[in-house]
Amino acid sequence: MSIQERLLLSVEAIEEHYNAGDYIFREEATPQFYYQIVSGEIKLNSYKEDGKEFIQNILSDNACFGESMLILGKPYPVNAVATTKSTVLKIGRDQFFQLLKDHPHIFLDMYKTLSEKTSEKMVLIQKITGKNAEERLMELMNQMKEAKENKEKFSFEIPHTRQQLASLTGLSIETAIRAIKRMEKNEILIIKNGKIFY
DNA sequence: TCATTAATTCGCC
DNA sequence: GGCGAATTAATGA
Repeated sequence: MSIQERLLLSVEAIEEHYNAGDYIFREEATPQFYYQIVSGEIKLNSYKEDGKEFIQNILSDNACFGESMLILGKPYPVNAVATTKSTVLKIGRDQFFQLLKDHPHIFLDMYKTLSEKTSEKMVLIQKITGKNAEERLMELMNQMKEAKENKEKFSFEIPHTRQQLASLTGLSIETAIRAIKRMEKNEILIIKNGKIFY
């Protein structure tokens, strides 16, 4: 879900451009804007005590991010980092609340997607903890595929690097790669010139 | 196309 | 299971 671009522009949305690796906001910062992706890919991450990256979520076109913290008015618990060249629209806090007030359907949509995201995360965390590498990756891929129409086996190309998959499941890269290879052997997925199909 | 950098894989502990 | 080195892929000049 997303707010229509024309609505965002009608309240003086600012268009911003980022390169891969650029921060859009940082952990601990106070939320000031509602952000929506026009194009590109954004990840929400944080770093564990050992310095290992944990990716909370990877978002692409039309997704919004950081909205729950904006509504709450609490500091961000994660960083937002562009992983590719990206274009983002943002509107200020006041404009955002005004939009919600003026357009109840936007409020409902927002509420619904927020609930979906929250529920997804809760389910994933519950399914991932205590499981071995292969099961974790399978749960993650199941969830990503749920959003797709085509449910056929091997029809879904995983749009992430192995590193990203590892950081999304709390595995190390090597463990993720080894697990992925075993999964290929067990015909849970196939690998076609490096790309994973599930 | 070549050079640089990032991602992946492999051998070893 | 993770480190460092070797290989390969992606990116940019």
